[in-house]
Amino acid sequence: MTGNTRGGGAGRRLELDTFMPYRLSVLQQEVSRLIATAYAEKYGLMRNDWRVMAALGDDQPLTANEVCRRTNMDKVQVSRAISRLLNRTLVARTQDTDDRRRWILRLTATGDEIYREVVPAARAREAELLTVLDPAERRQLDGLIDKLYRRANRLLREGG
Amino acid sequence: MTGNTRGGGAGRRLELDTFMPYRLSVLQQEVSRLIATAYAEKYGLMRNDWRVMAALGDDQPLTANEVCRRTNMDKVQVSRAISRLLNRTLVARTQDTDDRRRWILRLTATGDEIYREVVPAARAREAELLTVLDPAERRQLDGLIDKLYRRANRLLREGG
DNA sequence: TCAAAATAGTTGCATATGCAACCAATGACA
DNA sequence: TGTCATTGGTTGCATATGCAACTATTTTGA
Repeated sequence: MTGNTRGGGAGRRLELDTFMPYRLSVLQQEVSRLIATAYAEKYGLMRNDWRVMAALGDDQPLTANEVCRRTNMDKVQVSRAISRLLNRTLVARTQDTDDRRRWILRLTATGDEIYREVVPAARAREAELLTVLDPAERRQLDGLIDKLYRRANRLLREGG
Repeated sequence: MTGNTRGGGAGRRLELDTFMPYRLSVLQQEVSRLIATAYAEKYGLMRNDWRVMAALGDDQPLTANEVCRRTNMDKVQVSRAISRLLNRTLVARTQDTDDRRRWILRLTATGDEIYREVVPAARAREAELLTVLDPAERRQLDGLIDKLYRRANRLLREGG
């Protein structure tokens, strides 16, 4: 994938290779595949499962709702990931006595073990990826991601 | 989503917000949703359908295989998108007489009409998105996407 | 204090997806 | 020329997904 996004805006053709959202999507897919090598085959986790585990590993315990907020997943995705993780006893839950709609989620010992094995592997993939960027470029990347995310978010909320 | 990816690499926690692949994925999802407003509701297209149409609109005719290469989709995705598009007669195909495994794909008149309506809408969304970046930042973005894509691709090929 | 609105989480359904197996046609080459 | 490998494309199956509807509980407020 090589192209650029300059000159976009008006043409009658889309020219996928110069269409930023397309480029971003292709990049994301590739990066996501790379990271998946840290958890998918070896532990039979899907991305959403891993995300929920990551949220819990970062800060336990959490309710499903808090997991939603921290992972940017919606509640159906989270509910289903949790049910897969409960089946495999990687996560356990107890009902919140203060508000019985809520469930308090924690990694089990096994879940935590997997979390601790996957984190360094995932970070290692990230590090290998980022070796092509110098420190200034990494800062640029962070800044661009933030700016674009906020903008996209804003446009979506305005639009409907 | 605000955070950064500096300082990553070694910690025992993943800290999703500082994990570049996660940040990228969240951004991509949001951007993708934004662009989808240009084709999804109004024309009942899914992303893969739209991608195939975009490839054809950019350069007709193509075989399914060529669509794969240009869109970075795999052949199953393309095959299914095409079958949806054939059902709706947005795309037509004729068998290649030189190699009867191949099908020559073209947008129909209706398909082309939709393509011509969606392209400016999609480009307009992109433009609104990119208003938060100055020209230098846009160039940076292009460069970073290319670098990271090539790197991820390389690591994936090496790894497995 | 009770009905209506809001919130946490789950589920049904129709549809999409990934993977491997598959079919048909072509190409390679002994 | 006949067999084997390759390529273009499709399909079956099990599973994942999006959406809207749903249950159960808590909150609001007249």
